[in-house]
Amino acid sequence: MENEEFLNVYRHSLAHVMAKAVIELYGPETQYAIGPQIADGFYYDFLLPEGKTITVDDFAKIEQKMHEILKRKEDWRRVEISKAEGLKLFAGQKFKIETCENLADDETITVYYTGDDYKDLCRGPHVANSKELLSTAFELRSVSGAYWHGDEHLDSLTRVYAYAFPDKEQLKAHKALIREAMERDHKKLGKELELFMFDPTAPGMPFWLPRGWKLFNALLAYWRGVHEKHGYQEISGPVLSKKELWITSGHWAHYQDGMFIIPSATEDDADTYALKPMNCPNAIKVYMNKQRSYRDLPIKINQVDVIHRKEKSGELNGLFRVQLFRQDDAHILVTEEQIADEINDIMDIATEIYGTFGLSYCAELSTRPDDYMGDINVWNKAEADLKSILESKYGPDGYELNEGDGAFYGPKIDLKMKDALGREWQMGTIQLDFQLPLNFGMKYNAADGTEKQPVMIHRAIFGSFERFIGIITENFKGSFPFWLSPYQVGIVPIRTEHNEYAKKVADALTARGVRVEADYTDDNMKNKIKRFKVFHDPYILVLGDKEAEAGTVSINIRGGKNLYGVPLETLLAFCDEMNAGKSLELISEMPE
RNA sequence: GCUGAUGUGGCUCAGUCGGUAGAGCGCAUCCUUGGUAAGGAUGAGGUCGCCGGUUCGAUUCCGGCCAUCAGCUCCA
Repeated sequence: MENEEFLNVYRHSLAHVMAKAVIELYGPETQYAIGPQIADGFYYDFLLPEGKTITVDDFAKIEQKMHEILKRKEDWRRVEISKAEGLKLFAGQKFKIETCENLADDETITVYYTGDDYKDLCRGPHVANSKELLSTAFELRSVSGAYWHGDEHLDSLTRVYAYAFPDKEQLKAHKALIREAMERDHKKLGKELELFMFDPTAPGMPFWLPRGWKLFNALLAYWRGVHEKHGYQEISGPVLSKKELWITSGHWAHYQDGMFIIPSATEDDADTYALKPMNCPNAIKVYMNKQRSYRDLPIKINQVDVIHRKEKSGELNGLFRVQLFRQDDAHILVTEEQIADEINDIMDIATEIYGTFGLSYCAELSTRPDDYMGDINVWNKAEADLKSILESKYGPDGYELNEGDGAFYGPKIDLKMKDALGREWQMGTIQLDFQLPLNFGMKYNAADGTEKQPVMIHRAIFGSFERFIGIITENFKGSFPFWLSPYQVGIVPIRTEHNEYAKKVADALTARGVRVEADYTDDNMKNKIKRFKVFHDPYILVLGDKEAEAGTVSINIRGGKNLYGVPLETLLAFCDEMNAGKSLELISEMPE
């Protein structure tokens, strides 16, 4: 496996070469931290000498230096030393020293030399001589900030990323792949398809344009249908609540930085309000609106109100990370005994919904952290339930386990998906919560006549409508399934004298609940077709003399194929079938 | 918040080594009345992200801010 070897050895070796190049260019005071190989190359983190920076303008210089180093054809030498020797050898290199110090006293350290002057703390393996790297292709990609150990309280380092491949062709192919991914970036498609926009007066708060809002509503209607079937009840509540509520919920103490706060206009601090960053308190208030019996549980409350979360600058990203959004949220109140059944039902909903879109995802379980709250027996039971559900659904190795990564108030399952650039985003989440019911004093009357506290399950399947629409836009490359398309049918009358027939067809479709747009202008036919194609309309009907006479339509199907002389009734049947079946593919054949 | 980059007509971009700007698409008007992704002609449209500084003069140089993008951290 030449490629496998390249990934493990060559990329990592090139990272050392880059570190060596940067040190030669920026001076021996340069502190080098770590430089692993990654999916398409490698990076290295540096703390540059005071006042020095690396910008894109320096890339050529660094690449040139790397090529120069490779041409020296130096030998790479692996040596094993003791921790004490390591501390001496890397004197002045704080990150290497820190790494050494964290090792046990009797541990053997491996060091790789590239030539006589560059050494790095590293397990290897590496190439034996730099000449092995001469045929490879690499290119510096970007520079960014990164924290030592990923901790924002520690040193802020300069991270230099590079692509690296076995040869020029593979590097070129990879860059073409990246360009292709950029083509289906939802931010680009969102603009082209007129789905949404942003304005600097409301950063990170999407404006849904007419076409995008049609799609949004189609998605919402689907979501409502599924939840109706599973016994959910939809509510809506205030987006603005008094500080008092957020103190009770714990948000004031733990989530204040994430909230938009409206200070009191008077001296009275009780008049301080905050926009809701989450829906849970609304659901709790509704639950507590009347007495609840164990016979009522589980109570499943879903809601899609707008929520606002204040993000740190630099964290916003199209629809993936916004400050105003709608979660496809639900809060389920259950008895401890009902947890397993309810989680199973939620997983079924997730399977059904993701299946409708043909999306692949990965599940992660996060378990009890050290600073957990509540009864350990309840935790243990809940975690065991979650594990067995995940195992039966995905197999023992079919999900990821993040030991100790759960919230202090309960364990959770996250469902993640990838965007066009391969970045992972959390979509669905299922969180058990033993804390909020306590904070608010939620109760139900149990069968034995005592009052008991319900367990709350927070869950979302899309995650947020905004993020989910971003993901599916990239997944479908802007060509949404028929049932979801902003407009499902575009109508092109060939000449204005065909407008009358076109209107008849449009009315028939509209009456069947199909979203139709028609171009009745006297522009020429090709232009009209083009305009609808730019919007990726699934079906474009071309209507002229032949169609008007026969009462048929000609369908230009997205993707290129045409169907001529289709009876209007057949078209209506196609539309019904695709809407009802939520088909991913367009019907493109006449029935037998 | 951190590192780097970007911001020029509605859109995609060029350009000015400092003398207030161009193209294509789109739009408007007219001609063309068309059979499946761009018919032709003419025209309108920009205080070159915002605020300061340097300069006789700044869209261009410098600084600050805002927004956006790639990454880090965080997150739905």
